[in-house]
Amino acid sequence: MPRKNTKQRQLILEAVRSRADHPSADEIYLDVRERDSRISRGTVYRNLSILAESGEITHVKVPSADRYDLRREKHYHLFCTRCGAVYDAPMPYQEEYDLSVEAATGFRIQRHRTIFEGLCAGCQSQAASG
Amino acid sequence: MPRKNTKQRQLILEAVRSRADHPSADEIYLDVRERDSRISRGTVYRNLSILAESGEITHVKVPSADRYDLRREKHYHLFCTRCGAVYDAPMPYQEEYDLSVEAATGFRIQRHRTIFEGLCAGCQSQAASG
DNA sequence: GCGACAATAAGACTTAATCCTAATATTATC
DNA sequence: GATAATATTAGGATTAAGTCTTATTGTCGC
Repeated sequence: MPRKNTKQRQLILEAVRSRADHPSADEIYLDVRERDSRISRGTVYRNLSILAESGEITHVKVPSADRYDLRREKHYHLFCTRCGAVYDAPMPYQEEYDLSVEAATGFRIQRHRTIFEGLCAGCQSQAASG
Repeated sequence: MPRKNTKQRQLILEAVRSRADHPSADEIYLDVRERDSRISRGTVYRNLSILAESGEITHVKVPSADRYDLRREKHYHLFCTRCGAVYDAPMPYQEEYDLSVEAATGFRIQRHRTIFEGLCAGCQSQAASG
């Protein structure tokens, strides 16, 4: 199944890369809509999956709606349970875990995902006062 | 807000504890239904959240539907991307990560969640043949 | 340029999960 | 045990993320 290079996919990739935060699929859809008002939601969702699958962007699973990330290398994330913000975690990916879990379980491990949950600085002060 | 101890919540807790696998909310709902045919979905979802919040069970976020786990202590999970099965990972929870990320970011970290993704033994052989 | 077929638009559809309200059950107090 | 206060429930409507379907369009090898 040779992959065709469509304008839509290019627009979607550019939309993810032009954002430093971690947008949801729907936010990307709205961004891309401003450049091409005829693009459909299905196209955006499908292409985000394709791009994540092929490693051109990263898929982050968090509550309420999945996010996407312009970074390509495996890394961890921080999630604020109060405001829902997502940040990259300052911690290297622990490749050796995949090897040891693979050896111990019989699974063929592709990767692991780690998400730190807590309160961001802003929400800590709001939680204290409010 | 003192918590009342309802029959429904007790049934739901027992339902989770009586399963060694990692059932989804809907599977728990169906299990509990067999013992109390009048219990409602909302009640099951709400109580699973309450029990997870208070640490009596563990909440596991995986694609398509969240799962619940009778174990109380923090631990990691294995997820088969082909059949969707979930297992506990044979690896201790790395408490020190929470401390170091907290120190480095200003977040107040409550915990982290790690999910290993790959193919279980059964799906590896199926993928090879099929 | 032409043809094969990958990809799209549009919107219906699926499904996990939440929300709403009146009714009910639990707990503390008597 | 009765009573009052209120947390919780049943039932079903509702929401929202995401997927699927079909006719149509766009891409790319030739």
